[in-house]
Amino acid sequence: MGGNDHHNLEDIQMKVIHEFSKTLEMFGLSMADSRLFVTLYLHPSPMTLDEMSSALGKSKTAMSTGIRNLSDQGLVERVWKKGVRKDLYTSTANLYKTFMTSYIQKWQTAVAEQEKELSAVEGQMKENFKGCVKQMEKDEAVLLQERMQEMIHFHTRLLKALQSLQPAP
Amino acid sequence: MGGNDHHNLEDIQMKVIHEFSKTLEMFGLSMADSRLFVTLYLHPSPMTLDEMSSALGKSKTAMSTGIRNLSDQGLVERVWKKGVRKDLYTSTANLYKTFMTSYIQKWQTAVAEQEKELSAVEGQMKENFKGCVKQMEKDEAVLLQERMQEMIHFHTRLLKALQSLQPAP
DNA sequence: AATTACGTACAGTTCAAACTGTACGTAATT
DNA sequence: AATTACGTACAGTTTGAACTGTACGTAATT
Repeated sequence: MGGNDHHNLEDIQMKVIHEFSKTLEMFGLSMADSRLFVTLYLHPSPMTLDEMSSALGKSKTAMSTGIRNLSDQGLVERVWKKGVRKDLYTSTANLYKTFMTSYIQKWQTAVAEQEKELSAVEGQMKENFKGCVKQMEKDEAVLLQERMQEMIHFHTRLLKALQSLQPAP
Repeated sequence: MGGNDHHNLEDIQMKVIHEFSKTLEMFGLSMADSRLFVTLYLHPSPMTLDEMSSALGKSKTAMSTGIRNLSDQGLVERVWKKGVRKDLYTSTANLYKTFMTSYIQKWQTAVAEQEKELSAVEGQMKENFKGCVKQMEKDEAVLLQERMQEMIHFHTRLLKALQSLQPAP
């Protein structure tokens, strides 16, 4: 058979971490951050930086920055436990909702921003090229304007599509 | 005012290329490939490698590999014109549909693949850990199995969501 | 048949992201 | 108050992607 038989828990966990990370990578996370997330997700209890470090075989510094990334995106939470000095982190509950919401949010913000920029430029164009002298430049300007309307329309449709993806509350 | 006033066509084109490329980057293209695509998209006629090269100020080799990437994803088409020796390329028509279809396709393939992998591993687990000795390992295995079901469910929902995004024909 | 024009394979370079180890500031423990 | 434990800022290193220029194979032109 192929090389994909895994016999102990450790092996299986690693395989699972790797596979699922590939999916999360599609949500814009780096492979490193994805793996960190999945590690937390599969761990029965919140973890310290040192635990993550030895679980993944990377430096504590790497864990620290990784956690910050995940935290910024709301994918990971800090947990308090009485008597424990170290910081503890878990993956947020509700995998699907968390990821979809976070991802869609990111897209919406970015797409809206870019639509704004393009619309602004479109406005400028109208002003600047009203009385264009050379025929050739005029033609080009007309095409550009057409394309820009298409691009803006593209963004509008994107936003609508994103809205429809919003997971139910 | 801010530094965002653009007075000639060249400036505006560059700004538009840059902004729209940021959107396309979210579809998994590199910034370089995005810019190449948008350049084609804004150009009134199909372009040769040399034209792209001078339009973007990059080497012809870079254009060649960029075009291949875009071509692989069905975002760009080769065009024949009588009497012209050089290869000519255009962006495919129907911006929104092209990108959505290509992107969704990519996701579907990847997600389905990873779901398959995870399901396979789940099968293996059931076999290997039926009669698990130590209690601790057993608990871990149970958790892992639970999580894996969640992950697989995650993929299933993703596929459904992707399906709903499919642009109308 | 010889030459020219074209696209791309390949080796080398540049630059940014990921990572490591050390150093430091702060909070807990003694 | 002194010491220890912790998280992170920072500088340096490694790794991979983007890019360049050269070299080569193939097809068109002469």
